[in-house]
Amino acid sequence: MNIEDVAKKAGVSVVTVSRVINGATTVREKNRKKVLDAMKALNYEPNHAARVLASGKTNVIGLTIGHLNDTFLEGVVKAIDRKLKDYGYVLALNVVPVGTIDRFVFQKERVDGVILLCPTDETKLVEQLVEKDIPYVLIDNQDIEQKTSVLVDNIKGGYEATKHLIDLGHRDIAHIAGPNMYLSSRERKEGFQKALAEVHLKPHDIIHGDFKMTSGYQIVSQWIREKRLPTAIFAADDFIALGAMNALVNHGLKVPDDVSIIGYDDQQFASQYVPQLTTVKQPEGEIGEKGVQILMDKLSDKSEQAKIYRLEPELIVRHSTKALNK
Amino acid sequence: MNIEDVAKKAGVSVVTVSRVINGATTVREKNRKKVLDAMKALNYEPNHAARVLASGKTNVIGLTIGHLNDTFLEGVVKAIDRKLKDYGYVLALNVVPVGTIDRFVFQKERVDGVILLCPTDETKLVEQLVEKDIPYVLIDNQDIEQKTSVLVDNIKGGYEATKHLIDLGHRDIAHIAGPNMYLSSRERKEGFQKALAEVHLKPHDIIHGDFKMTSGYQIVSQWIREKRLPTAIFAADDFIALGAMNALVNHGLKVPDDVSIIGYDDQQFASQYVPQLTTVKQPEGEIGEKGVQILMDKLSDKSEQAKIYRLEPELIVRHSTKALNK
DNA sequence: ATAATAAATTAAAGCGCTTTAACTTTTGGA
DNA sequence: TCCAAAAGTTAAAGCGCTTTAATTTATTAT
Repeated sequence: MNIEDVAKKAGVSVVTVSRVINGATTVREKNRKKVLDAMKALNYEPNHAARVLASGKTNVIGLTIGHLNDTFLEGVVKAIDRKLKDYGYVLALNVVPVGTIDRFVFQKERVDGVILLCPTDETKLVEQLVEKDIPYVLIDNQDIEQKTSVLVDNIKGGYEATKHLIDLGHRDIAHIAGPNMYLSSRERKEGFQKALAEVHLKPHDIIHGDFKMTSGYQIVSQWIREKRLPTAIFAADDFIALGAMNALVNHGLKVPDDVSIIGYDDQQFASQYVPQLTTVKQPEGEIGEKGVQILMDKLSDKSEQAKIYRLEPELIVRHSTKALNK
Repeated sequence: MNIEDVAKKAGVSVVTVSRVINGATTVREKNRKKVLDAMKALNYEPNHAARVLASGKTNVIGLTIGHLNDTFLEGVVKAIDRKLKDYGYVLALNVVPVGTIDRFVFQKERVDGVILLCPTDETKLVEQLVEKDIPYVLIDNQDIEQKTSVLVDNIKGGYEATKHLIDLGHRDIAHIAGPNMYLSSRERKEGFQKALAEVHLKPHDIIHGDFKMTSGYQIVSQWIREKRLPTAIFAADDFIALGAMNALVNHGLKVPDDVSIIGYDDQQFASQYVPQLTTVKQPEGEIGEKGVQILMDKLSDKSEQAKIYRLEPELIVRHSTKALNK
């Protein structure tokens, strides 16, 4: 069953049917209704491949992510999907873990544009997109030069987190950073240092972990062993923070009574663990929406200049931080 | 640039080019090489939409999932992607959270088949697939009648978990179950009951949580408050187990010394939390591969009968369970 | 009422590929 | 060497839609 059958049934030409499918305004209301009725009666759906071939448009946007195991990513993806719907687009997710670039499948006839949601190692993907002349946007990405991307101000996030601890009276504050290869790690650390420098404080320590529970656990355990525990810790993400809390409580220490802890990302468990974790939340909804909006702008005006958008994170104070006992 | 340009450059006909693209065997090696060279020289990629339109095949398989925040799902998705590659297919992920069926986008011209990886509420999706005559496979799904699906034997998982606790000498064992709407919840509970019944033990308690940390925390806290803590707990998933451990340690109790805990799913944190969580691991790789294989069979032989495949979970003993102190 | 303009509709071409059927070349057995 | 069968190649049609340009119908100004 095809567009011709619909035209026949509605008593109009094929082109008129195409017009109403594509929302053209030059169709008499009477005919539009006839077509709509015929489509419904025949349970007709336009052939996607044929439309793409004829029009050169797919109405789908590709989204590449590196993994599927993160509340933050999930929030962004859902926001993108929602926003895309408003624009009449459909989302196609493509999972490309680091090192599996061969699974990157987007071509012009598959997608009209691509959103890259990989915090690292995206260079090859971008190269492919440029070569294929597919419009794209980078989200949360490290390599920001010359590219259109939306970022969250991690410096500010690190700064706010640290400032929160300082405001609570802490003077002996440590940072468990993420891997240096991530821009976000470097920036959060920078924010940490900036906040301390402002009040002429020296960091208790800055150690690099790897965004996993175990590094938080090990580092804190070592501090305990060496009897040089800080009074407050800013962890580069919630997983590290969870590991840190786990270590403290296993050594008979209390959070936040003995040590205050603050994380980053507001993972799902952050609000469910006891004590609930104070953290820095990235505006997932805004990130996704802004990404879509930028891409849509690019699609409608190819001359659009490359731009960087920075969004602001938000400090969420819960129960893992408290004023220093003097 | 199109297939004709390639043909011209290679000095053969368009059809010959098409033949080598599609791996036909009836092309002289000399010509095949000429075509391949021309394709490379022109940096040519066949137009996907045109191929789909002409052949009626997409070489893409759709995968619908409900959320993106789960180690188990991630494992299955990756396995599917890998296996699909062997068959020359490409994966398109479609996120359809419960209640957003309007985001379900698969049509015949987009995918050759669909894998449904939603543990619940899939009826409407299946209806659509049947109506559109798109081959599909259900994974880990509750409504198993008449459908082709791959399931993991949750009864056995529940049984093994409970048996492990019994073997360790525990007699006072509780179960924190998942919501009854999930088949997996019901089956894990059934396995729990079966293991106890076998040795003529009565469950200490069976309470329904909701697959979240908080329910584990609350239920265990209540048991403590009521001074009727079991010596061992089988939690229907790792999140519940984590909440339970969190509650115990916050009340000054030790895992596994005071209470043994076993979870389900082997989430990422299970091996990172201290104590490391004893759990039941589902064979993510096998699940994904079996799902793909079944779908491929369906694609090559439409007459294929509907079948249910059951895979076996695996008990992973770590440090959150130990022999009962007499 | 009529010409000029605007609105709505149509016929026909074409998007880039695969497939069928017809044709040509190669191979091997007598 | 010749002929039949096998192997390889080609021309032409068509997949289902959109788009352009041409045509018809409706609307407005005179």
